[in-house]
Amino acid sequence: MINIKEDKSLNILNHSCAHLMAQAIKRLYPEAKFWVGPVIDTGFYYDVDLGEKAIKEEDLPNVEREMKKISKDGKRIIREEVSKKEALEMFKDDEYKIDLINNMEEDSDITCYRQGEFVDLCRGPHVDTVKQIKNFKLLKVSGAYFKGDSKNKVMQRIYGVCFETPEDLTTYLDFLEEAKKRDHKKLGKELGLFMMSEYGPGFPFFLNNGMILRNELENFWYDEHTKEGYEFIKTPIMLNKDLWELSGHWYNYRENMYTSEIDEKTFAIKPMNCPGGMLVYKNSLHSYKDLPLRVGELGLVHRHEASGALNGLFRVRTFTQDDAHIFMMPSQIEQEVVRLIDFIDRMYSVFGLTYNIELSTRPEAKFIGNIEIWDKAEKVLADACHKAGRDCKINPGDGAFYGPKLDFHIKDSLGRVWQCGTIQLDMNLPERFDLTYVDSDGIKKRPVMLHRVIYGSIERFIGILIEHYAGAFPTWLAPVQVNVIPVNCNYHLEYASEVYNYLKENGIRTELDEREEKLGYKLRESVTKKIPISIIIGDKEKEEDLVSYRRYGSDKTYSVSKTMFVELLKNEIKDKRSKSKDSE
RNA sequence: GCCGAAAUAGCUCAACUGGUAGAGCAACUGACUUGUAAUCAGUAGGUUGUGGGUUCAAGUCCUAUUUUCGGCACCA
Repeated sequence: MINIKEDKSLNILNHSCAHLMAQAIKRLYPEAKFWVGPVIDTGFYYDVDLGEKAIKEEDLPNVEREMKKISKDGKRIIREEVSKKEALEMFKDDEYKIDLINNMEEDSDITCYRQGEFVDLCRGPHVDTVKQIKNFKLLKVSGAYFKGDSKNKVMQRIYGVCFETPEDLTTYLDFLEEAKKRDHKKLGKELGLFMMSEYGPGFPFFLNNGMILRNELENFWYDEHTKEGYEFIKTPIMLNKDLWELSGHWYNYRENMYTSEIDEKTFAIKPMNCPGGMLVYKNSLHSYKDLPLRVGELGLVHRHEASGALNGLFRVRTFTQDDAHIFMMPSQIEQEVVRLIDFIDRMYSVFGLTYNIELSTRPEAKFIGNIEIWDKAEKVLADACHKAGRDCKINPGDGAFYGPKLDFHIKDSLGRVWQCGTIQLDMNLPERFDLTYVDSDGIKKRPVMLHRVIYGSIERFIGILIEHYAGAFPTWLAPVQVNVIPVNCNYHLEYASEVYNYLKENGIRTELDEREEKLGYKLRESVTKKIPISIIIGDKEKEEDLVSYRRYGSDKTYSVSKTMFVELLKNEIKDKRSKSKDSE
């Protein structure tokens, strides 16, 4: 996927296109007033105030037509420098531009760009003439708060995108189409993975196929974590309010927490697993010899997210974090983080996901602890990142109030980026819960704690995988791995059943299609359901004691013995391979 | 929560300015006995998200509400 903001010439072109759009809107809606029209990763937008009127989705073609007209006219785009006073005079009827100008420094050079009758306050640069702005598309309209503050009024935001060639535009629009086809909400329904209900907005129901996928992910997670020396716990969903006061959540996260009253006591459903994890740590005495102590929990949390934030499996109100808390001596942080980065790398590579790491540092205002410790902690994370052979981009001020963190941004098969894994240093909870370990000198000392997730949330990760694989999961994850299709049920059902039972006995998730339909019909359904392997059983297979199979997405057929087929498949599943090895 | 759009059969969708809901797929029944992406025929399936209202008449208009979608804000 392209990033328009980071491509210099595309950036300029898109910004000029935003001006062109504004000019067209001004022609069609003379009362329109404009706020800002920046370039974003996926194109540009412009925030517009149309007073009582509104531009609707169906009006966009009209605006596009006007834009084409202006583009054809081919006016030059002229840069003008004005003083602040002149600028205020020029835009005296436009409270938005006045707001912008007033926020500029007294002696700064203010530039405007003029094209025909339209002039806009802008830093530039722009393309030379509007003629160069040809291959664009307006994509959507939405509301957006003035200055991004939910206390302010809502303006209309109109999104578009522009390219240098018509081919590039088509490619991008095709990409959007492809992304739409992969929508996990659509595929989740079609493939019987999960459902939603009006009775539980934001609370997904997992169906049988979704559960198989989910269990595979969880099993994989447990296996890998066991190898990494983790131990596992399960802490309660609901705990007394007093605990949340102690952890600080009651004050910092109260409005997103579900609560329940019973026996005149308040209980809160956990929005995070850490406080429960703290109690487990405190349950026993810890020696420095036992550190780092790695404690994992697939923890079900509930968070009351704003209704408008909900989005399929990507944003839900209940989800399972693949959480773990690691308790260490301060001297162990770097080594442990390096180890974690390697671990996360191994987990992601199984799915064919690449990623970038970002370091989020101390927030400007709201943070606990002293700055020295923060600086040190940030340095440890950055060093660990480099030691692990990875670059990390700094994300200033984006850390949690209790510590800095490394965020893993994964890239899917369409090049889209998702935030999943995170490693967070916590300088708060060990203090609040008075955690200790006994050091070699017999003195109780404060451990350092790390929170970390790899999938992030299993629900969200499943959503990402659905879109990443377009619903065609690799064999190890596929709800149904093999579909056995007899060519003619009267003659081939017996041998087909034999093959089916043999696969079942070998732990392969298999279906037998014994309906009396034509092969083409049953095969089509196999493909529609995105089953990785379809086995066809007819006279030839029956006589020679073979299975013939083809894979999803290919029309090549291979014939092998039953035993060879099972061997091949078992290895493929064991290795969690995405690509098949059929050629031999 | 805010702005905008939408909700019709299990699924995907249709029904012009209000005139009393229809198709394909799926399901079921029967015929066909099938070799690599849809065999044919028939049957059944709906208080049009929910509650009010306007009207002789509402899927269609008004209103409230729920949910979903696209954004915004949020996501320590």
